[in-house]
Amino acid sequence: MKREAGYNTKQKEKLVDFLINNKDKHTTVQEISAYLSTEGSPLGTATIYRQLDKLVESGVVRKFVIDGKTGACYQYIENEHECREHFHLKCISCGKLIHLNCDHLMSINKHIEEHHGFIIDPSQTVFYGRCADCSAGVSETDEQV
Amino acid sequence: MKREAGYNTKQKEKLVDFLINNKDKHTTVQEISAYLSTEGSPLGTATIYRQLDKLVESGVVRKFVIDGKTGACYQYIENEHECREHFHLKCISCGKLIHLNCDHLMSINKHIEEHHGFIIDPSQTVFYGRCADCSAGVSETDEQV
DNA sequence: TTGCGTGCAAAGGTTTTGCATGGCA
DNA sequence: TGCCATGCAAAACCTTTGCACGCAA
Repeated sequence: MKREAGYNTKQKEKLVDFLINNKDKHTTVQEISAYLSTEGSPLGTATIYRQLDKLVESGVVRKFVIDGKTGACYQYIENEHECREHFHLKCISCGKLIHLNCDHLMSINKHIEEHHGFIIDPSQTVFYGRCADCSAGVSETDEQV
Repeated sequence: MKREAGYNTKQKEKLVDFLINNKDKHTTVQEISAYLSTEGSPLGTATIYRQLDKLVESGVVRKFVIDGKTGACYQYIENEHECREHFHLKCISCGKLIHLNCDHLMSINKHIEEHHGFIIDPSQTVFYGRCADCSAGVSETDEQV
């Protein structure tokens, strides 16, 4: 895996550049599209999706589906090895994505596999909740469920 | 919370019946629609979505967004209180939903809150991976995502 | 009677696909 | 030159919304 697929085109380069420059947060396809347009190197939607698919498949980019109606979110993964081995916390209030490197947490992985026969895929698992900032000040949207 | 909303209609009853009868697995809107049609009590798509929304809001049903292209999955939650206090494991291969009651796991909740200032919402968090059956036998259909 | 629930159809938005053209190797 | 990548537009999908009518309370 991690096949550095196909050709290198200017468009692809621009796309990856953008993703890297925004690796601290996730982006949507329309954000990418909008940015590249104003950048002077517009990229067809179809192409964006196609490239994104490849990047996700090769592990360079991660795809998040928050609620299914906002559209998927993509985020560049700096170190695919690291990110493959830790979990992510996503704040349902501000949308911030937190990379959680923590041995303690990783032990749950082992625990579940050994005690429950279930193999967790950290790359697909995201913990949803509220980050320190949001749980401190705000209370809004307080959904009870 | 848990407002037993509005009127009771035959359609709603049929829908909930179906969900309860399939509480061991998730179902999609089109599965629901297809079933109710063959059942003799077809229900308009719009209505299904509307009812489902209410059920999700009242906590009776849980909504899962697996990959954003298959459509959302819904599943009846038998005991909302219990389900509020434990995590769920969802097999990305067979779709099985596993309720995980485990103190060890619950400790991660505390851990993350204390050490990372992040408050996890178990009712929204689902671990994705492969269940014992699927990780054992199958080598699957090369799905990436 | 009141107003929520339902149906149908249309709209909205995201993602995919087809086909011809252009560019990397 | 061969093949992948790109563009554009159309299609496919899922989900939501508007409006009129029916039914529960």
